[in-house]
Amino acid sequence: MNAARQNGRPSGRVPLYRQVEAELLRRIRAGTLKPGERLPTEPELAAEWGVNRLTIRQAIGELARAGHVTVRQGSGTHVAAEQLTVEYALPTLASADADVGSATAMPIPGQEDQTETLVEVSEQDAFPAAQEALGLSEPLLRVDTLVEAGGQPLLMSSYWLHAERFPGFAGHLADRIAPLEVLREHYGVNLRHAWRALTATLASSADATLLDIVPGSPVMFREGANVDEQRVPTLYLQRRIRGDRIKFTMNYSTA
Amino acid sequence: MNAARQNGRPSGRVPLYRQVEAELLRRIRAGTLKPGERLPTEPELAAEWGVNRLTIRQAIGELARAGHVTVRQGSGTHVAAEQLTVEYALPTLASADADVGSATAMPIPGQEDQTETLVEVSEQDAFPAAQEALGLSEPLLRVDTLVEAGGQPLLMSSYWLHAERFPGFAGHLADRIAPLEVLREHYGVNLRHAWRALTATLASSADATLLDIVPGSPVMFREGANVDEQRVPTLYLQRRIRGDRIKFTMNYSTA
DNA sequence: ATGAATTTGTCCGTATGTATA
DNA sequence: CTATACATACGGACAAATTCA
Repeated sequence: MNAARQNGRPSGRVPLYRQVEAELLRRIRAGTLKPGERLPTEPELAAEWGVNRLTIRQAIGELARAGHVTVRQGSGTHVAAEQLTVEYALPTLASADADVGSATAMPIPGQEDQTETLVEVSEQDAFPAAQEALGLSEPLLRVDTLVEAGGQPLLMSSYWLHAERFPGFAGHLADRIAPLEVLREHYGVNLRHAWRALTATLASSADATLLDIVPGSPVMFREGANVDEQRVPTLYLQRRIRGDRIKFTMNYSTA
Repeated sequence: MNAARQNGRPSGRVPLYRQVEAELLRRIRAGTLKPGERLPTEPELAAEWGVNRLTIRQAIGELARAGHVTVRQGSGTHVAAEQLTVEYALPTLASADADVGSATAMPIPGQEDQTETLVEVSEQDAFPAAQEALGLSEPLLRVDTLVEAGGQPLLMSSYWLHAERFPGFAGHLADRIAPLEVLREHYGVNLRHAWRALTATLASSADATLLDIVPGSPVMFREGANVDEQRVPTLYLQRRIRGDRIKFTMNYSTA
């Protein structure tokens, strides 16, 4: 029983787990704990500070959500690798085609080793947001993809469209995933942006599994719709972008 | 000791606190728990499910970070009020002055009841990000402001500049807060955008206090720098925008 | 390939502090 | 001032995933 703290509350105003969190973050930033290095185990850290393991877990949980460490059961807790912040340079900001995280083939320009893989094609359930955006009450075809770079997920993308209007759409996905290209090449339909929205949310359990992050991690949530030549809403899409890996940047300096 | 679950692991594959979280969210979405309504206390919920209070707290913690409920010590846990998501319409996307969350006087166009108040003017500590952006190693003047609308915080803004270059700067803030206007009117310096960056992060304790949210809530983090006519970096700024209240939207439909 | 050891994940019980009504 | 309700913290136990001999 340390005189400096008792059950229920420490002497100071800052909770113990916040103190531990701050100290660990200090060690990471100072390089005492290097990227990739494994932290001491939770019982060891608990012994070092003379606190309960749960207190350590609270501190590490915060660090994990913020992306400073990665925690894996059975393996341990490691300092997160140097986050190569992918700079997304907006070419001019003037063209609607080149907006933030466009639905075109190259989600992140300049990142050459990126791959986009098909995760799932489904049609089962109602999805209100998509149905509202497309003005339809019927079930829609849903396509989920995952974009990775450097061996790690960058973002997950989902889009919805009316399957009956584009028969055999799913079959064309073997060649190319990008919906705009499939629609143009196989159906002669050219889509353009209707609207896009961007906000910050937290990763759900499902998001976290796919993106290989902890549930509750910050993600940029981007959604939007595209219309065809007759201005009929045809494509609704969502994108969840790892906040710890991607930073959109706009440079005006050289202009 | 329920046969359906034992210490350490429930019978199913989904953790207890996830089940509780999902069920509470279901009640909120179904309207069984209405916005503003108070949830049963943690011990009551624990008794209802026959689980430990810690399990309830884990579930509620996730809901709080996601913005579905607000938790206040001594008061209770309430279903979050209907979040009037302030849509930030980007006028054209063409002009650099009208970019996302610009540093001008009206952070959120069309939101008339918004107020920007001065929180603090300080100079004490070193701030590496600002010093690097401005290419200075000296202490900088820091100005913190808070933008509110509908009686609730929308975003917090901080900017840094070299105090010695602009003597008496802090004194001018009584009239107007926006740095670009103060610099133009009192020093004849016209700044323009050098760069802007945008990503998603989690609210720190300090952020959370000011923004009236739970630490760990999602925020859009925006930073950038402005340069003067000689292209000298003069102003560095950060902005933390509540993800639960603000959604940036871009409309191309009528163009 | 197998099994043991290691490490994190989940859950229970209890106690006390602090903010709010 | 008192009661209520959440915040923090301790201790113990077992499950599940990973690692490694």
